[in-house]
Amino acid sequence: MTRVLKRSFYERDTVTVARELLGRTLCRRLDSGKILRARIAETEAYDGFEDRASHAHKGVTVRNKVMFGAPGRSYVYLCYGVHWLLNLTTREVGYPAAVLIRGVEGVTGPGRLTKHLQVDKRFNELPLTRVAGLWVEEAEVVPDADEISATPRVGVDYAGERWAAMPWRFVWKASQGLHR
DNA sequence: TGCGCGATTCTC
DNA sequence: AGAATCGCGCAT
Repeated sequence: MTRVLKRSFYERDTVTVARELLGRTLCRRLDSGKILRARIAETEAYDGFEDRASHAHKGVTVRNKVMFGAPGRSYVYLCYGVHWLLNLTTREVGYPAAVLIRGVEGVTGPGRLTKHLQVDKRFNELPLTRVAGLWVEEAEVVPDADEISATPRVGVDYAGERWAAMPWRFVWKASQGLHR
């Protein structure tokens, strides 16, 4: 039987969680009852107070407060006034961190992904459970280390040399269907 | 109360 | 290369 990743999975080192989410299945139950499932193929870690690429680096705000809260919740925000971006919170309460889901099998791009799964601000701050309609399931097979590539994060040049260069983007190379 | 800007994507 | 499009964050 499928197993839903629980809070303890997320209440760990953010970079580790970002890497280990690859291959796991992102699930969304629509209002119609239909369930969409897609294996996670691309993630990025945003971790702590010092990470200048993270929304949290200047402290708590209305937008980013979810990052400071409980692990295993969704952090959804509007990017460029156009796209909803989905993050999963990590680490203990009080420590700001989250993993951005950048792509799943068949759907590349954080904005395209939320459109496909019909995720928007209604999901902000919800726990990742079946009841909430958005959750992640354990994988039968997870990628081997040599199937994962780590690169700098996308679109964070504003963060300065050190943080922009941090290899916190993870891509599952073996995943098929990373297409537009 | 106002203003500038993005963890993007699509079209030209 | 440029537009779309708007909530947020910070200054005023």
